[in-house]
Amino acid sequence: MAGGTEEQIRRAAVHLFATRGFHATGIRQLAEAVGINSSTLYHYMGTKEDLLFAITQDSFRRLIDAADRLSPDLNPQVRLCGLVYLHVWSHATHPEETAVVDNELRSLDGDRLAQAVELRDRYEGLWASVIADGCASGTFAVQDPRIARIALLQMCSGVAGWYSASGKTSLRDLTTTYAQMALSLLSCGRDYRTIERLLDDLDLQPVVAAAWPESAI
Amino acid sequence: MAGGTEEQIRRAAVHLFATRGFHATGIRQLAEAVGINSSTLYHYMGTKEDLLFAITQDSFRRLIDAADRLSPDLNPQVRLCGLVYLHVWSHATHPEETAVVDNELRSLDGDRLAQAVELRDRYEGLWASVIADGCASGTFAVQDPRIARIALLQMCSGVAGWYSASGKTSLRDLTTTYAQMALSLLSCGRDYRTIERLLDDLDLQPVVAAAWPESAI
DNA sequence: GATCCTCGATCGATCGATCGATTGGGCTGG
DNA sequence: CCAGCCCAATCGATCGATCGATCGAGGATC
Repeated sequence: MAGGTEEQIRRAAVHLFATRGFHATGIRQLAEAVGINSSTLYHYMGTKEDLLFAITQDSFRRLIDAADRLSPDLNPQVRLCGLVYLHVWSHATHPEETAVVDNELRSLDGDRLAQAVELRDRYEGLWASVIADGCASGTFAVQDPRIARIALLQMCSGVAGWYSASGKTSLRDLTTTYAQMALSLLSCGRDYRTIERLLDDLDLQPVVAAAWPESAI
Repeated sequence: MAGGTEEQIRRAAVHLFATRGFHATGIRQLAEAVGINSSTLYHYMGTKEDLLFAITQDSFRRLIDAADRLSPDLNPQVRLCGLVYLHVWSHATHPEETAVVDNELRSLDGDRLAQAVELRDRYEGLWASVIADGCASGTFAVQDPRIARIALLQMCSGVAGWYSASGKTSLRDLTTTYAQMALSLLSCGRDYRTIERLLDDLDLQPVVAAAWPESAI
């Protein structure tokens, strides 16, 4: 349960960056959260910004790895549900990490910001192609595919800000509800039970377990 | 065009808080943006946090004032389109101000955070009642009204982060597109032209002009 | 002369980061 | 077995820089 010091620092940083913000988090505050001297921090890490960069890179890569595992043979409707599932699942189970990625990218300097943006663009490209495929095949119908993509991603990312696993909504209900809303937004409404079955058949648990191994308890 | 010094400070603060973040914005940086000494700032304002608080309060009040002007006699479908219009319009025309409100509330201390949260809750309550009315009358059909409300607000707020008036999407197209997506998400899909006409008939320009007088050029 | 406005100087506090000193467990050569 | 050594790990002290904020000394305007 304890984990190495390096991992403790990482966890504390994710928590503090997510709740207070990167610039509002002091190096001493971080050290105190871990229970070590602020000097000792630098034995395990580089600069504070190195830490932020590592967090964002890891988070992005895991999400992209998971999304890349979705078979391109599936029809757009199913692929979109898969993307929504993975996005919502990751934001619900790792709310602080994803919040840091979504809100603190601007604290990175030029080079690293560019690297992060490149990963983000790659990820959003997966969404764009699914939506484009669906529009081409007549499964989806939207006024502007680009705006629809932005709206969908924004709405799914919001999960990190409010969802609590201790609430009355289960992770299964959450992901299904968002998948249903996403399809509806694309003028491709489906019955709730239908989507529930669709996601069951997709069976993304292996994908999730591969991309977030520490969550497979 | 110039405006008083106080207003220049306000504008510069909105810009810096939105782009760099509240904690990443220094008092000297703010003064430099205005073209005055950092000491002179304090002749026009209180603390840096006073400034942030004033910005958030003003922004919230204007949005609530506008939303309150929507007649409660209208049916849920029209009222929802009105809420979407005002929300998207304000986020598209005042992206920095709304971004500060959406992202920097956590930088307020206890008392002021509570006041801001109270206003936010009041505003979101307007959305909640419209959605509830629509669900009760059968106009809307969603699995979870609360989640739908959160998703809609999140998706509409995202406009502040990407929309550019110089792009190919007009403000009119933008608001109509979002209203259509919102209705679709609520299983109440309508034709694009229908929503366009609906918003034209609503004619929210007077509402907008009353809540954001400086935009009425 | 009184009021408004501005600025340089400066306050104490805190920032991120580095330094040298110390500790202690583990490895090596004999 | 043990003396000698190494090195990861930790900490107190401190670096220069910057933070938000204050003060009093001047102009400027009426």
